[in-house]
Amino acid sequence: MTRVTIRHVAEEAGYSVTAVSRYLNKQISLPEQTARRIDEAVAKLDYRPNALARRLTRGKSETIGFITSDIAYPLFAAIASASEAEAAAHGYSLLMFNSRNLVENEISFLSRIDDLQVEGVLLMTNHSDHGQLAKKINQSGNVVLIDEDVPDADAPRLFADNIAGARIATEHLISAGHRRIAVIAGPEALLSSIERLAGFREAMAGAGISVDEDLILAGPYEEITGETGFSALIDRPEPPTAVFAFADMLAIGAIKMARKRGLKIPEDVSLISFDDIHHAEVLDPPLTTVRQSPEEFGRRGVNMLLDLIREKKPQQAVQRIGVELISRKSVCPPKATGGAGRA
Amino acid sequence: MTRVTIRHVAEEAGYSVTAVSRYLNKQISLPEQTARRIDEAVAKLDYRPNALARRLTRGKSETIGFITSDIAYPLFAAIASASEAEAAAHGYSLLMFNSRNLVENEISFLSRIDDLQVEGVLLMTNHSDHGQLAKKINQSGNVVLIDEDVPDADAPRLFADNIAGARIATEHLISAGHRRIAVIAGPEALLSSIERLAGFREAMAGAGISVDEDLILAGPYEEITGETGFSALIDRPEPPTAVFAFADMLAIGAIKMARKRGLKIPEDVSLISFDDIHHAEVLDPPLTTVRQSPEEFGRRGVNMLLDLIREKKPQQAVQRIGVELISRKSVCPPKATGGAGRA
DNA sequence: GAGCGCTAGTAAACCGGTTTACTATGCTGA
DNA sequence: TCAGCATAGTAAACCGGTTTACTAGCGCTC
Repeated sequence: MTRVTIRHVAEEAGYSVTAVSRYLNKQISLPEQTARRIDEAVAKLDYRPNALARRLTRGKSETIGFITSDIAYPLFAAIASASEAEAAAHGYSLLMFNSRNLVENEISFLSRIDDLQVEGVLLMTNHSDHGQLAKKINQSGNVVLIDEDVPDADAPRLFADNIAGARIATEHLISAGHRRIAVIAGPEALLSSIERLAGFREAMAGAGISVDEDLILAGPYEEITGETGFSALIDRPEPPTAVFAFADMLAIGAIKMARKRGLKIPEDVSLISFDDIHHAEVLDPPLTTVRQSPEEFGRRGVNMLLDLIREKKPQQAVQRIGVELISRKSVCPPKATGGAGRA
Repeated sequence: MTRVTIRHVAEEAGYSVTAVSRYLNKQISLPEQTARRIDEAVAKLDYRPNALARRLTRGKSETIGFITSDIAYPLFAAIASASEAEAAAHGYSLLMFNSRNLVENEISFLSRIDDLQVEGVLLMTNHSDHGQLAKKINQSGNVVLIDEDVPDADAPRLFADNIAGARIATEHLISAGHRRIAVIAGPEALLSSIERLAGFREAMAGAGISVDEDLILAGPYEEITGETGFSALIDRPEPPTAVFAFADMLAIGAIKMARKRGLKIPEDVSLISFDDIHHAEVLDPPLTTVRQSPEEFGRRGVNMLLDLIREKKPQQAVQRIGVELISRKSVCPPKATGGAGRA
């Protein structure tokens, strides 16, 4: 059974290929009888245009790429879901790619813009760049940066309002009575980490509390960073009464370590973080965290990319997504003794 | 800046398009000098073959489709991640599609096999089919069914060993001393639900315990089913001492409801489930659950599909993935009183 | 009765590759 | 000396659509 092509349809209907093509693409209006004959031929032969051929002639793949370090990470999965929905609403498909957090993988995937496999890419990087990634983005074009920045890249950006989010989180801890507040940050060169740290400092300064630099730790956005970071903080001569983790993944690591060391959250140490991944609510304890909406990341990100693809018009360079404190049970006033005991 | 095509390369190198194409595809071996001239032309012009054109001539898109109800669901996100990795290792990309659990969406996505957008599809359906989906699968071909069945579909299948898994889970509860064991099942017509129920009954029968049919509830695999189901069970005149939820999502709903009703898990009611999604460990309580490996689903599923695409050889019809009990803290012996109190 | 515009189409080029079938040349062994 | 066979390529068809540019025929107007 060989494939049915537009030529078969044309023959069956008794018209030219051109007529069939243009009619099916609604670029021509034909008398009723002709239209019916074509429709009938299409139905009879069960004709489906070859998407590959159409893409070639149109020069468009109607596909956008979606790069994360790993889609299994809950925040990214949620953004992917929202992005796919929005893309589908515009007739686009989403091609998924996991970079395993390696620049070379990101760069190699971006080449799919060059060979027209995808019309553009939503890029969520998760590490710092030494210029190669930015260079590749600039030469390929049609990239929207989501969640994290790539310095020097000439691309529209969509970030959370990290400064405000961190400020709110910090103020929440302060208003619960905390003064010795520790931070488990993400990678030092990453925008989210830099901005959240700035928000943290702002809030501390605003409350007239001096920041103890020894209580600021940083590392990759992985559970293990939360585990080791939390452990190190607790082992300090003067441990913090509260910890601000810059991502739920870090908070989860902290929770695991607290459990291992026999510490109770929030009774012994309060914990607040950033993201509000699905299930943050059913963790032990239910996590107080700053929500950044994955739906909005997906929806707005896709629209920014589609604008870029279609109109080539310069976008507003940076857009921000609002954040919101979700208060649950991982924060309470500090113990009277003023610090967590050692386990 | 117009695109560089193979014709430009041919001209620059001073050879025919045929020579360049065949050389670049390693279908011909050329003298060193010729090869160098072509390589230099490619490098000089920064030539990248148009993927769309290559796909058209080859008739292959080197893309496979991945359909779930929603990739934001942790198990699916994990399978997607593993699938993408395996597909990439074979030079394939993954096109993501969320069906929102609607047959018509699944069917419409499957048409992308017909128009050659994708070479095949990994389908994780999550509802029963009244024949239309099976029909579509049979006419499109190149579909591998993962996790759930579509009866009458002529496709290779990859399922968890649901019966064994449910048996292990049930035996675990029984050996902890439970006799009144309730079930919160998935949709009644779904394979996973049917088989897990069978495994449950097997284990109960094996221990000589009669099953109280009133303690078996069913509903969609969503948190809300877990919530309402758990609530209904607790309100029984003789409530169960343990609940077996057929998915972690259901267990999470149960946990939420238990919390709402002031019941402690496992002290008041033990809870066991199926999946072992990421973070099951940091839930409150850490969930005892039957693990079905998402990595294996992804890896084996992709390979089954690739075999199907490439060799058209009949696959072994059904393959099973091993399961494993992950014992954490949501199960303990029943209270001496013999049942959960009402809240 | 020439010119214009509209309807209902069509032929052929094109998108950018791949592939089939073929040629010209030189070398080897009988 | 010449058949036979590599070697080193090439022209042209093809994949299956889309698009450009064009025509034939008709009615209307001036």
